[in-house]
Amino acid sequence: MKVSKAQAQANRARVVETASQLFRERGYDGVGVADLMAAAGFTHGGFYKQFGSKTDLMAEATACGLARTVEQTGQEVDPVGFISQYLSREHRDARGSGCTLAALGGDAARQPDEVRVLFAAGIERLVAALSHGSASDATPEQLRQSRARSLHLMSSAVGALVMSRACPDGSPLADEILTACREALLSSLGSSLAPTDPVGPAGHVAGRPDC
Amino acid sequence: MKVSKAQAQANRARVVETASQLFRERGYDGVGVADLMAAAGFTHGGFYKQFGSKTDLMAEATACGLARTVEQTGQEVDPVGFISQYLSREHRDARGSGCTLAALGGDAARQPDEVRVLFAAGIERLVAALSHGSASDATPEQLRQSRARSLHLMSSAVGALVMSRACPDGSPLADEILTACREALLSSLGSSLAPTDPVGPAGHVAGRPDC
DNA sequence: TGTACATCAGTGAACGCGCGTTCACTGATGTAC
DNA sequence: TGTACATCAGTGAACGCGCGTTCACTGATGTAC
Repeated sequence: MKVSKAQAQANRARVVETASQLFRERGYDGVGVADLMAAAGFTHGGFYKQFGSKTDLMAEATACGLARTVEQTGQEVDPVGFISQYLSREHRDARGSGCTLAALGGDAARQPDEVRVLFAAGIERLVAALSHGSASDATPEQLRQSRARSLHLMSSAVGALVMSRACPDGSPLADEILTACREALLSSLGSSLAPTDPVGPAGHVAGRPDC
Repeated sequence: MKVSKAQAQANRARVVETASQLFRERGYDGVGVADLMAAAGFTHGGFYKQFGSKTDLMAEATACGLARTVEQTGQEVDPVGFISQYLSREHRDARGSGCTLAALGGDAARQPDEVRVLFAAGIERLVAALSHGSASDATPEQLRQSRARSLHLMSSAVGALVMSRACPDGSPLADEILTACREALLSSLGSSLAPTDPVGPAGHVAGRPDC
């Protein structure tokens, strides 16, 4: 049963989106081609009409997920908002729709350069998004410092999420890691808004069906 | 060909050590039972004489690796030494003998509670090791702050290593992440020893054959 | 201390299963006339 | 505009392969006499 070209393109996009989410939840090795196609509503045989190999899809899904992370981060008006949302329980517990860097960064180290190049590009774009407050009349030294600050902020946030997720579900330590890092980062940002709620309201991590 | 009880026990320990290293290098899913036994110098058939299942070995190897990480961290006299060593290129490039938290923390989130409990315990012991400077006459509030500081320090360090490893080998960004986080953490520790070497000498991450 | 025998760590072939991938087939789409 | 036909997205069975696991076997260890 053939399908219109527009429909085929939409179906392909749905597979990439589904893959991006499932890879974040279960890792690259934890999702098979058949699983993935079934989750997207298809049978597995059609996979190779759309993608050259599972590796190709891994790269495409990673790029898609990183793009979504960058997009969501760019919506945050300031680093304070970013940290509050990023280090919330909601984000930690929503692996499939959350930050690709935190969900797959550890796996990326074992992937071919094809995939790692995408992670490096994603990090660069996140740094840019987090530094967009820096005025264009900043000196080179100010830009260097702003960039270094953004890299450190991202590292802390990614590390806290990874460590919190490595603890058993619902363990006090998992929440304590988020709280400690959140307060430390917020206070280092010079914010006096230290919230009373231990982990925070955080808004929604994923506003859309998600990619 | 049977072997003496002492030899059998030593052989078993060698399998656990080898597994700990290979899992850190390639992830839990990236190492098969046959690979692992061959790397330890055996054939795969004997595996089930020593371990109940691959999952059992995963837990044991994780505990072993975390214990080694805690032990190495405990040897550092202060957080400055810890950071300099942890965020060195040498540590980043030696996955198999480096920190288990950074190498497998991302994978841990997808493992059964049996494994995640071990990670939580490892984090607790690392916090204790990093906070050993805190005097016993500290107030509860001082202890709370010291603990929060250690958690934040660990999160930043783990995140920086994960992000640096996610970039392609030899990319400038990979080194920049280490440098930025190292300098930020050292200066937040109030150290005036900011080193001139961009990434640092770092000593040896793994002094021993390693577990 | 010497001998006969049970034990069991390690070997290597074999198992079933799930994976990534291939392929003959279907039938609606989209094009040529 | 209507008709005949080529295209190709999606189906579902099948493939080879590597995985975790099992098992009959070996032969040095360690024990009972």
